[in-house]
Amino acid sequence: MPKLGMEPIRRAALVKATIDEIGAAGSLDVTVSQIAKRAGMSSALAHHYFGNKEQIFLAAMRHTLIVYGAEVRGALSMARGPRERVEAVIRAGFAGSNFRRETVAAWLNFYVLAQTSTQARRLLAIYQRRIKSNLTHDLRPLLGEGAEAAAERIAAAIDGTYLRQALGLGAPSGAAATTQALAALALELGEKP
Amino acid sequence: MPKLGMEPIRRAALVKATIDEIGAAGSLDVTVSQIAKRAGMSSALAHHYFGNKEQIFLAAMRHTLIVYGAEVRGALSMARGPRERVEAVIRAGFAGSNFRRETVAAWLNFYVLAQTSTQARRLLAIYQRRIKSNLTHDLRPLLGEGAEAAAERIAAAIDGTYLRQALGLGAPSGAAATTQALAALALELGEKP
DNA sequence: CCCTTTATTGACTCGTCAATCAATAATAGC
DNA sequence: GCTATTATTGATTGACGAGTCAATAAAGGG
Repeated sequence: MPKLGMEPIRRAALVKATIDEIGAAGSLDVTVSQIAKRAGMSSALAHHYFGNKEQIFLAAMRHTLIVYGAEVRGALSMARGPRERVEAVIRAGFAGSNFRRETVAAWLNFYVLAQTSTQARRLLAIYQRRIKSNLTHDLRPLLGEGAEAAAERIAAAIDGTYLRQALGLGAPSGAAATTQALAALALELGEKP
Repeated sequence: MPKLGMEPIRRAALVKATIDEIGAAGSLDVTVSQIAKRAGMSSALAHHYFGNKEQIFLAAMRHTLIVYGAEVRGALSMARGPRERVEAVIRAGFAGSNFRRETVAAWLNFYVLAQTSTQARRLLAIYQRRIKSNLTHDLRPLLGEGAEAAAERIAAAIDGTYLRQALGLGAPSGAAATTQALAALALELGEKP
C-alpha cells in the first residue's frame, strides 16, 4: 500500500537507525540489513533511496553535524557578551541529543570514517573550522593575540572530554563533562587558580 | 627451509605490519591477507601463529601500549620533582614512535576496537588508569585537593590533542602538540596568564 | 637414516554482505 | 479504466574474506 511521499520519512528513519545501530554496535561494522531492519523496512528499500552504504553513512553524519550546529547556534543566540558565547559553544556539545550514548559512540566512528572517506573528511572539516572560528572570534576580546592558541586548546579539551566519554572513562554525565570543559575555559581566562 | 625459532620473529613482523596497515587504511577494515603480505608471509601462517584476527589486533594494541608505557617510564625516570614528572608524562605521548603517523591513526582505531572487544577495553583501561594515577599523584603536591580534577582535564587535553592530530587538524608536528599540551599544564599551575 | 617437531603455503570451505533485479501493488492524473 | 509513477520486497548474484586443511620441506635428536 504505497502512500506517496514516503521518501523523506524513510530517509529520516534510516538516518536515525544508522546512528543508533552504529552507536549500539560501537563500530561502522553494521550491515545495511541491520540498519534497514531497525528502521522498519527492507534493505532493498534502503538501497533504493540512498544508492549505497556510504551515502547512508554520510547522511547520518551530516545529520549529526547539523543537529550539533543547530544546538550551537541556539545557545549562541541567547548568549550576551564574548564570555557567554564561548561558554555556549562549549555547552552545546554536551547538551541535548549530542550527548546521547548512541550519538557519542557514533561520533567517534564518524571520526574514523573521515579517515577513509573524502566526503566525510570534508564534512567534519567544515564543522571543525566553524567551531574553531567561533571560539577564536569570541576569545579575541578576552585574550587578544593569544586567542588562536587558546581556541585550539579549548577545542582539544572539548574533543578530549568527548572522546573519553565515548570510551566510558570519566564521568558518564553531561553535567560533569560540561563542568570539566568549562573549567578549561576558566583556566584560560585566568579565573581558576 | 624452516629455520627454527621463527615464531617470535613472525609475531613481531605481524604486529608491526598490523599497525602500519591499520594506519595506512585508516580503519580496522584490513584483511589478514593484507597484513600477512605486508609482513612477508602467507595469511595461513598468520592464522597459524595467532589463531584469529582479533588476537592479531590485540597483540598490535598491546604492543602500542607497551611502547607507550616504556616511553612514559623512561621520561619519568629522568624527571626531578613533581612538576617535571607531569611534564614527562605529557611529553612521552608525543615523542618517538608514539607520534608516527601510522601509530596515531592506529591508536584512534584501537579506541574503536575497545568499543567491541572486551579484551581491548580492558587493555586500554589499564593504561588509562595508570596515566591518570601518575598525573594525580604528581599533581597532588602542586595542587592539593584539586589534583584529581586537574589530572582528568590534562588527560582530556592529551587525548584531545592526540585525536585532533589523528584527524589531521591542528599542527601536524609533535613539537606543536607537545607545546599545546604543556600549555594546558601551565594553566593548571597558574603560570600562564 | 627414521621420526618428531616446526615452518610454510596453496587450495578450499563456508558465511556474509553489498548491490541488483524482477515482480507486485497502490496511487494519481488523465 | 488506462498508464505512468512511486513504493516495496524476496530472491539472486557476485565478491570477498576468515579460518581450515592437507601437503611439502627442513631441521634436530637419537
